[in-house]
Amino acid sequence: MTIEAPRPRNFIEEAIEEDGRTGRYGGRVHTRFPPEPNGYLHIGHAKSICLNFGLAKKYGGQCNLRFDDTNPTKEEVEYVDSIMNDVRWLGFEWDGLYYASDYFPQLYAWAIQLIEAGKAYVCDLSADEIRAHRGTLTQPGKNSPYRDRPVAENLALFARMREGEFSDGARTLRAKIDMASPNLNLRDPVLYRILHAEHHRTGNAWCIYPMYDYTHGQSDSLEQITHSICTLEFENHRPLYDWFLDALDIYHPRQIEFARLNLTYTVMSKRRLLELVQGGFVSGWDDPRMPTIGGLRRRGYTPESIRAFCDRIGVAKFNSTIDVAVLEGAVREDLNRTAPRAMAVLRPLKLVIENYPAGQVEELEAINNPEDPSAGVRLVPFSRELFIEQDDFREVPPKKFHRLTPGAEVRLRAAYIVKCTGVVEDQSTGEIREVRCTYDPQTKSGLPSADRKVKGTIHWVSAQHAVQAEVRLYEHLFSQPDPSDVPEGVDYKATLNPNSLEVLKSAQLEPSLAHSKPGDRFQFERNGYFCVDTRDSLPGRLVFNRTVTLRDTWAKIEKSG
RNA sequence: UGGGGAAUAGUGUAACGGUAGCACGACUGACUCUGGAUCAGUUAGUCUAGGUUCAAAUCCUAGUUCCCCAGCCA
Repeated sequence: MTIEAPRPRNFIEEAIEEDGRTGRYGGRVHTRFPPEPNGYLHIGHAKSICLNFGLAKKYGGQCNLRFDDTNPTKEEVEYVDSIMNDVRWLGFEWDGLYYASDYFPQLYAWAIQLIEAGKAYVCDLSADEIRAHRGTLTQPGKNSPYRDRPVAENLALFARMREGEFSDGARTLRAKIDMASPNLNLRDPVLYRILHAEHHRTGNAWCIYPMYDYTHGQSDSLEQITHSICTLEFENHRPLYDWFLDALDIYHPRQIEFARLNLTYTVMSKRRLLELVQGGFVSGWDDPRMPTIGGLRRRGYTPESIRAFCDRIGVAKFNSTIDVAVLEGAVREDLNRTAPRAMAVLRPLKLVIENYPAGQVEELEAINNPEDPSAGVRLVPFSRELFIEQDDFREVPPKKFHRLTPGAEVRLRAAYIVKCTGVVEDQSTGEIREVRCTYDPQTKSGLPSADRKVKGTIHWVSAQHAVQAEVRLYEHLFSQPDPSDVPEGVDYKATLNPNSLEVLKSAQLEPSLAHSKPGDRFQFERNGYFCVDTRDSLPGRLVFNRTVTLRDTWAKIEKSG
């Protein structure tokens, strides 16, 4: 075992290192990420993925990808494909690729072994009857009348179940443990149920399917997993996980539970995510507002930023909710380093430079990324008529407003200092149609004489060269940190944020952006990070998604003032 | 009501009987041709009550609060 870090970073690493010291698994570390292929991966899964693959990497071990596909009625290959794609996109490659369904024959043989050992029996009770016999949290259950069936009869019946002689739900195979156990999972849990359903991998080879509890530990065992890491709700299942392995007397991995991820302003359960998609509250599983890996990817998040996020939030057993600002901070940090800058005017306002020669065009040099000198420079066309951001002009400026306002000077990014001389208003509506200004030729960016101090710098785009594009601005999907925090009888969907998507149809971009490709990421200076949409953007009809805004000190000042 | 877990700044997460630290946020200030970034600084915490100890977030006792479990889902 290789220990790279001076000390364990969390209780799971502590456990692993303890096992390393005691030689419990011969110094091996082998984890696995075991999704059920019944939905798309989300940021919560990313935490588990980073944990499992990260542990294997840190300790020089291995990590498998295993599909927990024991319920044919819910699982589909489409999900298998998307899950593999998402794991790879996050930057991980599995050592072994397995399916629980690969183990059906072995699981079946083990079931016979348990029957022969008198530790499992075929039960004829219906689902309702089993429930009635189970007892309650405070009262013990009652034994099934079929509990003491002779071994030979159990064997024969189980074989007939497998042969398809019985209808769905007619019988089950159950473990014979303890109907009085305070842990309900130990009250003779069902091992196999009859399901005449086609499985995405095994087709119609089986009509009985093993349950999760009966499958998971043995699958871990077969793969020689050392540490089987799962979420807190499986803590109550650990005694059963251990029971099967002991009863079968096979290699015994260690199950360790940690708290699943919760994020503010969103929901994470598959059920709710599905509801948002099916109810049309979002455009699909990869809607950029969704916390799915696909949604985050389309939104412009980088794998690096998601990994940094998972690293930052830690691993513990406390049921916590992470502020989504941590996720946003992680992507800002990454994109600040890597995203090329560009100028884009989201809500255009015409600015006319009265003393700039009509027809003249200058190609001005602009820095691509101040954080990365190797990113170089590009040329941006400048002319008499520009677009600036509506927010960057105020006829009556509020306090501390550092932008364009009548009589004031402002620097045009990478260009000249201009002075506002007035506005042209629409005669009938009084709306500002354009802002007029003059420029100072001595202040061209780069000239020694350009160093004059001005209050602010704003971005711009030459009107005649601008590329028009659609820009989609996203905000949190829900309007309150905890969408579930609603009065009795009110659905969480009532807290959906009505402004989570704003579409700007006529943003004006600098021409260098014209040939950007789907997935390309940029920082639109002073606005935020944006990426070309991978679904709807077309050459000549570009669509950009806002990944996240820049930190906006002015917005805070304005809000508090 | 039975069982299983968990409680440390606003949010997360360390400290393993010996200085309560880190990240994010918030707030100051510096710097800046992005009100970005960066830099410097400030703020703020051991669930409660007892006990053991020279010394307790840590050990003991009793409470409080929160989460999970009664699928032939995973």
